[in-house]
Amino acid sequence: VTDAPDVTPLAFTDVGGAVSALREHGLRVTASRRLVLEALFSAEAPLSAEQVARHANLDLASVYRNLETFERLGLARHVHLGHGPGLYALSCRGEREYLFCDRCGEVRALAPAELDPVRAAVGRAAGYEVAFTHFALVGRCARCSEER
Amino acid sequence: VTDAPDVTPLAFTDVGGAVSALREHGLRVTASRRLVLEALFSAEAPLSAEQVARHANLDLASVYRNLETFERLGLARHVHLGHGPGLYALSCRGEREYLFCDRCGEVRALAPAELDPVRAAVGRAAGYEVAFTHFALVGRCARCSEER
DNA sequence: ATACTTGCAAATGATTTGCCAGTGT
DNA sequence: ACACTGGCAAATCATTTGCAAGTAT
Repeated sequence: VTDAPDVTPLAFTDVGGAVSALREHGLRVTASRRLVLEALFSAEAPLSAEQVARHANLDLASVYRNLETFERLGLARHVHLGHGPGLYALSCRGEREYLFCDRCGEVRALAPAELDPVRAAVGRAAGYEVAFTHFALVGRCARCSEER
Repeated sequence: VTDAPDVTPLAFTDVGGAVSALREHGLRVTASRRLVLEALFSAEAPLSAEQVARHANLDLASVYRNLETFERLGLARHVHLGHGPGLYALSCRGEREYLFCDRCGEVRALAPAELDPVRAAVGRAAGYEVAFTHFALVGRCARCSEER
């Protein structure tokens, strides 16, 4: 109904690896695609399409198209932290699930395994098998929940 | 940074109660506000602003303004199930947190208490105090997770 | 040579804002 | 009366689409 979460995560660690994945899927390796990949690789936090476009001097529409392509291949993913644009990150860096503090704005990335107990708790509570890949977990970080 | 989750939940069970809350805050009781409240009361699932506007024959902008007012007062809340418009519901009906099956589209509403163990698990895993009020928990319902 | 990609412009969907006429209090 | 609201039009933000020109294969 929403996104299709059935993309097999690919193994790659650099632009070269991602480029191979493109080739293997019969897609073309263009300068723009390399630039988008480089922008994502050089960022330590997820980026908006806008940020990628600026960082790489590319047209926003092309960036969106490429990001979508990368998501289809399982090279990238996007999350929503709140309102505002989706944020894109490569799906090759262990960390894939996010916590967002709506008070101080902190974004924390966790390895999926760290939230396994949470997913299990949801299973027990509601019988759902959930993923925290599309929406961040929103609340207060430890520091902010102490105050007031 | 995003929404301010610090609105005290109000006690009300019908349009009259909500109207009193408006009065107590010095806000005016207008036909449109009543209509928006009625639309929300008569719905069993959360509604988009669009649906409220159609159901009540009101201008979409006014509906958004009123829904925002209601949210500020703690009368209503909105959730996002995925992409697409936010969905609004009164915050007076036990059920306040949502699970969304991205395969069959099922929306399940839970009383906050039912997700307490989940919140606790997030606390243990990451030290965050999260709420599932703004984003639904997204995944597969029991039925859909069995298949395939 | 051909099919896939790009940039640019314009369309779309969700939500917000300006403004003035209308109306609760 | 006066400040708060409503409708309408237009603006804004995020994202998508159409299309002709450009390029990877």
